[in-house]
Amino acid sequence: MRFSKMLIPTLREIPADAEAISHILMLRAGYIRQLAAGLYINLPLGSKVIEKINKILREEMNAIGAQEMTLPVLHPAEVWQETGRWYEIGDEMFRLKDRGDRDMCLGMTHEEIMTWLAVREIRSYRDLPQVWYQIQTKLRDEARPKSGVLRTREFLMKDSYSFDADEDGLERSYQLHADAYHKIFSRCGLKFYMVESDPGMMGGATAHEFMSPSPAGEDEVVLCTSCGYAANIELALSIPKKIGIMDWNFEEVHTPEKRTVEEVSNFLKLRPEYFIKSILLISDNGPLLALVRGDQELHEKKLNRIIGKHRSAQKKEVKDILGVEAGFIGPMNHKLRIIADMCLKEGVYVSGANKQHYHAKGIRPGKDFIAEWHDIHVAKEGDSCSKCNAALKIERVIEIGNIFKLGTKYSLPLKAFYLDEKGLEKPIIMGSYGIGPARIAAAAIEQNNDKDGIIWPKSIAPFDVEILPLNMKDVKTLDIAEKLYKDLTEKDIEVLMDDRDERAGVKFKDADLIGIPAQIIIGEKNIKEGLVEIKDRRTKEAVKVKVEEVVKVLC
RNA sequence: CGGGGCGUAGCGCAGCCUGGUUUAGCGCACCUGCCUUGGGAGCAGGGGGUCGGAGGUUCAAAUCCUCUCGCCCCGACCA
Repeated sequence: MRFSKMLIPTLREIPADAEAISHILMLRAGYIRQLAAGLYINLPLGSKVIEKINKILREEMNAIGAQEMTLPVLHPAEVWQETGRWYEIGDEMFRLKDRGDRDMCLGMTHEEIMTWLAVREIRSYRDLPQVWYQIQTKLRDEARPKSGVLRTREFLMKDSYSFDADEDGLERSYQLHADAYHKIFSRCGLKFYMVESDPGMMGGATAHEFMSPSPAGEDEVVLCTSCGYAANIELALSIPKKIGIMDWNFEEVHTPEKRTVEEVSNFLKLRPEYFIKSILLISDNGPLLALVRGDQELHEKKLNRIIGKHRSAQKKEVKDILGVEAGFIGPMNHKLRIIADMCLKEGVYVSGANKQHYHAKGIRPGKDFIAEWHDIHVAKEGDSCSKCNAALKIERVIEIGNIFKLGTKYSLPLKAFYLDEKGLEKPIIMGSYGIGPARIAAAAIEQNNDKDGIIWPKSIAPFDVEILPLNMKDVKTLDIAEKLYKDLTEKDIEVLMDDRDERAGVKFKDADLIGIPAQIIIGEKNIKEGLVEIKDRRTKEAVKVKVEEVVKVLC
């Protein structure tokens, strides 16, 4: 491809609206343009990258026997109503009516539709297993689109669905996907982790996410470098660092106007880990107390799994229910249900005395209060691994893929049954597996860039090589450029030739920005000796090569 | 949805507080010509603006007031 024939609108300045590195570089290097919040146009270069990624996706999906198909983006409401998601999902679903006033929605994922198809086409155990996939647009009315292409309202997704006769079959399909995903992300040149994740509203028991490290990510994962434990922070277990057990006797201490752990901790000259934070929550079954150690944060999602829906109490409710102001609540002498973090089981602590301007010192769990013990704290860097006790590490990541065991969550309500060998009707056991190609591209940029621009991994670069004829008015330069362009193209190397009548500096800057892995620089001085330079975008190292040998060197 | 910020030429910004002196300005980009060709050159000339929109205050509004739309960031949410 000739640069002059391709729309590559590079920007010299940093667009004011972009913050994430991948976002800035995709805009500056002419890969994308924004239409509206969370809606992006893929320019020619951007499309080429997505196509490269999709090709890898197809190869690896096909390799595990998955079959590609395409499904509508516009769905009738009925099928979503049958699984209940029409009602469970809120504003995030784009809904509309057709001319006949029928309720419709835009597909945010395709479990319903794939299962609808399975209902009609799978009848016998002989038809199983099946893995169906598509690479298709999804639409979600995101509350907050952000970070360029990382969180958009319309995005491409490779989504596959497995249909098996039993749990063993699902396990095989799940494992096949996990393996394929490892290959896909490795081939795309990404650093990534497979971590345990919260199945959430997708249903089912087991789920993993593929996470690619980047400060632009929205998630955090907890990693153990010793035993390999890896989990999304939303469910990661950890053992907080142990503290010494004090031999305080129970006493009430005057702590005037000292409410937060930080204030009391400074006032009493005691580290926060010797405190118990007592938090009043209102659940559907009434008020309860949650206790975490002073140096910890209460983990809403973990607690949610134990007590269901809840919210924090308002100031007035605290007063009404506990008879004391927030800031002086302690776990003693309540009739409320108490959920406490595991690590509080041992030790002697300080907490509110349930009395204005007083805290209680010498609180002994089990003696001064009774609680249900659970891991309800947010894992922290330096906590110990719950499996092997080694120190845990926390990393910010981009979710680039996920795999879910759905079980019968969709096959039961939609009646996707098959007949087994004995003629018994059984529900199909399903799995669902997603990958976001745009997030792969963004993660690749996040992990591979320098001050000059993008440095694409070879496998997903829009072109393999960029030719830079520095002086377009020099006939010899042109001759060599054209010859190399032709020779390389014939060898199936994808070449971008910067044939614009621009100064050398402009071509160098744009080439670095765009990030094609190899550059062939054709300058007049080197030509006199029959040489051109081949430069590595990543290392910036250039080697002089005879014109005739360029093809050989690059192949 | 809560909090914050920003909308002035294709991009990046100044002007706004303290209304008039601006025919709304600067850099880059763009067009024409000359010149130049190894890291975003130089000179000369030129085109491009409903100052996000609506309403209001005023003799006079980019500037003050009200409403509204859009975009970004933090949080909540994220099937």
